[in-house]
Order: sequence, then structure tokens, then C-alpha cells
Amino acid sequence: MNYWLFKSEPDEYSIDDLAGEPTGQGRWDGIRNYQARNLLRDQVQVDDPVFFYHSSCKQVGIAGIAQVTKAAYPDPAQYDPQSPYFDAKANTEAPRWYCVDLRFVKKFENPISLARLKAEPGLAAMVLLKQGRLSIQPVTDAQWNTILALTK
DNA sequence: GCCAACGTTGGC
DNA sequence: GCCAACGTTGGC
Repeated sequence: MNYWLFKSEPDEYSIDDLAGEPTGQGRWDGIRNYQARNLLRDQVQVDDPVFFYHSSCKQVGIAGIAQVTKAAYPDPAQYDPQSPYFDAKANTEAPRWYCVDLRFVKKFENPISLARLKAEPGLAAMVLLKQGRLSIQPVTDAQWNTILALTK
């Protein structure tokens, strides 16, 4: 089992959107970066816990927790010419892009801001702080626990 | 396979 | 809206 941090712009898809999914699950699609794709396809497993991170918004930071309910499968949006995530070079024999399904677990009463994460000495090695642009990131056990402690 | 040009992400 | 960081594209 691995811990993760997934980034989303809340204007596009927020933790409240996930919490409000009528089926109880949401699809994490639209990943169009190879490094993120590889992590999603090869390492993200069912039941892995995920920090839900809000980027490019008023309250940048970790908004809550989700959990993987379905491991990687080809992202249907890559085949849909109407979708902004359409990829003409993708085909069903050789999918390029993958997605997973998530369920909502909890929303933090107080989101943990990026500034707070930066201020925490134990988190200096976080991928988020080292390689800010990666949208699917591994989180170590120690980092996970350190961050959870900040919510209390 | 190098690398310049270009596009995107994302914090501020 | 600016701009730094960095990923991707494409000519050679």
C-alpha cells in the first residue's frame, strides 16, 4: 500500500464534488503528464489513501482525504473528440492515458495550507515542495503521519 | 539525441 | 495577471 497526494483545481473538481458524487465514487481522469500517468498506472492500488490537494485557488493546500476504489484503467476521455482531454494519438489497443476511481473519506475542518506544509521541517523532502508541478505524487508514511498530526 | 522554442502549471 | 519552473515538441 502507498500513500498519495492528488492535485486538482477546485473550480474543475473539488473535494466537495467528490463527496457529492451520487454513486459515492468519482473518476480521477484527465491526467496528461507521463510521470503522473506512470505512477497512476503502475503504482496506485485499490485502497491506497490519498490527500486531496486544491491548487490554483484561494485556499491552496490539502483539503481532505480520499481512497482509491478502482486501480488504473484507460481514461475514456482520450477517445472522446468532444472532450478537452481527447488525444488523437490514443487508441483502444494502445491506450495512452489512465484514470482511477476514488471515494470520499473526509474533509478537514481546516485545510492544511501550502504555507503550513512549507513551515513544517519534517516535510521539507515532500515531492510537493520539491517538484511542485507533478499532479500525482507519492507521500511517505512519515509524511502522511506528520500531515495528519497537523489536522488535530 | 541535443537543445531552442514553446506551452502549461501553479503560487503569489 | 505575472512569471518561474519545467514538461513537450520538433528541427537539425
